[in-house]
Amino acid sequence: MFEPVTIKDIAKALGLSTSTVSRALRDTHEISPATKKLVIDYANKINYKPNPIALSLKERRSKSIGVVVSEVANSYFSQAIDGIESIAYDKGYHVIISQTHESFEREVVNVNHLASRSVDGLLISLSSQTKDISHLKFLHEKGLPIVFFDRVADEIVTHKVIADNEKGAYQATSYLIESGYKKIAHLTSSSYLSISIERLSGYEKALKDHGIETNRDYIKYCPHGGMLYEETENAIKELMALKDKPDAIFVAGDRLSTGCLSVFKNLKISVPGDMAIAGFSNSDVLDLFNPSLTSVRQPAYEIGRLATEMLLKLIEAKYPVEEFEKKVLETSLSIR
Amino acid sequence: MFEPVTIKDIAKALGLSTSTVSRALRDTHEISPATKKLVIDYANKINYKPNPIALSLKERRSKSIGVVVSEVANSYFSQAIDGIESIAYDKGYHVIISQTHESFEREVVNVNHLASRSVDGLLISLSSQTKDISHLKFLHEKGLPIVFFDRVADEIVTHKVIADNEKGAYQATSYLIESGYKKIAHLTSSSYLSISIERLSGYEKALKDHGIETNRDYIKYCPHGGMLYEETENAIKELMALKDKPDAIFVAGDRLSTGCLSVFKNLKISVPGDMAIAGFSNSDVLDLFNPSLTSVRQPAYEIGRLATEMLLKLIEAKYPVEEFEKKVLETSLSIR
DNA sequence: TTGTAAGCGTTATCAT
DNA sequence: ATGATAACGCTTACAA
Repeated sequence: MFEPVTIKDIAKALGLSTSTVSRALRDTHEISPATKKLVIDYANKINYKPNPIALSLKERRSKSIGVVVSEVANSYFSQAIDGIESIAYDKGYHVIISQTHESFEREVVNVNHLASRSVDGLLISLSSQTKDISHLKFLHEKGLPIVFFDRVADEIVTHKVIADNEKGAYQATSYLIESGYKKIAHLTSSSYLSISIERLSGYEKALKDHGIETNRDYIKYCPHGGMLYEETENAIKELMALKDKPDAIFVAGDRLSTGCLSVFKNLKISVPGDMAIAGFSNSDVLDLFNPSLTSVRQPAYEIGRLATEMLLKLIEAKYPVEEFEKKVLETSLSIR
Repeated sequence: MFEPVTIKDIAKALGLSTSTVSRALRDTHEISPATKKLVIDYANKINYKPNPIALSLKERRSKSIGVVVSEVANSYFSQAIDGIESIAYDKGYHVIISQTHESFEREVVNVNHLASRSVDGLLISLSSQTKDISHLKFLHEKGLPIVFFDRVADEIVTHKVIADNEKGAYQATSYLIESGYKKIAHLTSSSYLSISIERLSGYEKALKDHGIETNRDYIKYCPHGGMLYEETENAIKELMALKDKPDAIFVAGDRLSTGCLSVFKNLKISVPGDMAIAGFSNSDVLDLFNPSLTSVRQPAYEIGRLATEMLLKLIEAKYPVEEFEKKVLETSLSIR
């Protein structure tokens, strides 16, 4: 049904060779203005469009980048993707999206699928279940440009873009403390995720700086990062069942924050009142109403843009890159 | 840096021809079990992966679909993309995302970019500024499989998947009326969008069925669909400036609903109280708190899945498809 | 200035 | 059962 116009068609129609046509189209100086015009005009007339796949095969690049995130339907990631797309669009790259749904297996499959030579580079935020990153290491060593954002792997030496998670966590926790709460729990996702570690560290630092001792019982992990309602509910039930019940909670993730509010609602725990909450969240709607949650907002759009700029720089680098950056962007605390 | 393994490498290493290797790998029956095993084992050993680009060139298909939406960072679309990805992933298709930001020019560029033979099919929700669809018509006539979702073009005969916008609008408007409001305004996006027309129709029908006359002054358009704060604000200011001020408002879009709430907040118009609101919105956070908005929720994930299934059916159809469907999925009203 | 031919990685056709 | 060759659409030495 599709009968695409090729260079060959133009050549035949104009009685020229394909190479002449090719050169004329790309405006080489070693071609007579006459034929050049002839070719270009005819090409426009029949609406010739070069076949990007043939080009890719020849030039061994696809002009597309792969993006691996846990969930698209998550305000943080959708904002980041918006940023990624904005840069990619300007530079003529396609953005291929894939989701891990926080599953390690799925991450491996997606990464390999993208990498089998169909993308020029990879932008990835690790799944919450990922601790082994040999699938990425392998590809990275083979030369696939990779840039991490959000959830990074220190083991792989490349560009990384993250928010200042430690500082954001510090501010949120401090805010709770300074609002009069003293028994502050911490709800976080998987323990090996870089963001969890950074946020935990900020939380602990804030406690320490305010002379509060860390209580191990107050720290609860939800390895599925809020994807499983049960998991979040159990964590919260455990907290509420403690003899020395916390009076506030610092939540370390977007999904987890809404999950947490949702659990509180179902358990009829009033917020604030029974329990104050501060947590990471990038929902614009939440920011608009913010009935109960003090939120740490990440510059997701900017993170996406920056990561993409770095990736394209790696992809288009003529020589092997030696210096890698880890960019840390500021978060902001949204208080009501 | 990347030095990919090819069939040629295997052939050379094993002293076979490329055709034999190719056949052995794809398990043709006309090949000796011995060489078959030899080839497959060696291929696994050196981790051979077929080059999808070479395959695409040969088979004239890329195993990827293009998705065109106005904004990724929008709960409706991100949920739809989640659904799209879920089906595409299962069928081994890549999903290439592009955004129009409600701009017609950008839609044309994106569509053409995707279509120049690099995607096997297109999933599109029109931009709010699109009234001329010749760019799509052209490609569709050339044979590119296209499936519309959400914002469709009746002019093009193909599969379409939408929510029951008219019914959703009818229910929301009726809900306002039955809650005691009588002067119900309607805030909508661009007048030529299919969803606008359908929702307006539901709104008018509800008024009529409840014996209320339609007031032209009560219908306000925001062609940018809530993307421009000013535009939304002006529309609302105009409504508030009417001698016979409305007491409720039915909002026809996701972005517009939050935009509207945001304007009310800034103008210190209390909701409900000064003004009741019901509107289309797919934000899960909004659904969680829903402080003031009664929302019409669309089955975005399902719409995405269904549209993708239909598109893949078109793509993989052996014979030209004659019968096209327009699937209409139910919305649900979320009341607080 | 233009044409010829080889090559990107794969598969299909036609030998052998 | 296996190999040689052409082809998919394009670019680029190398010739002319």
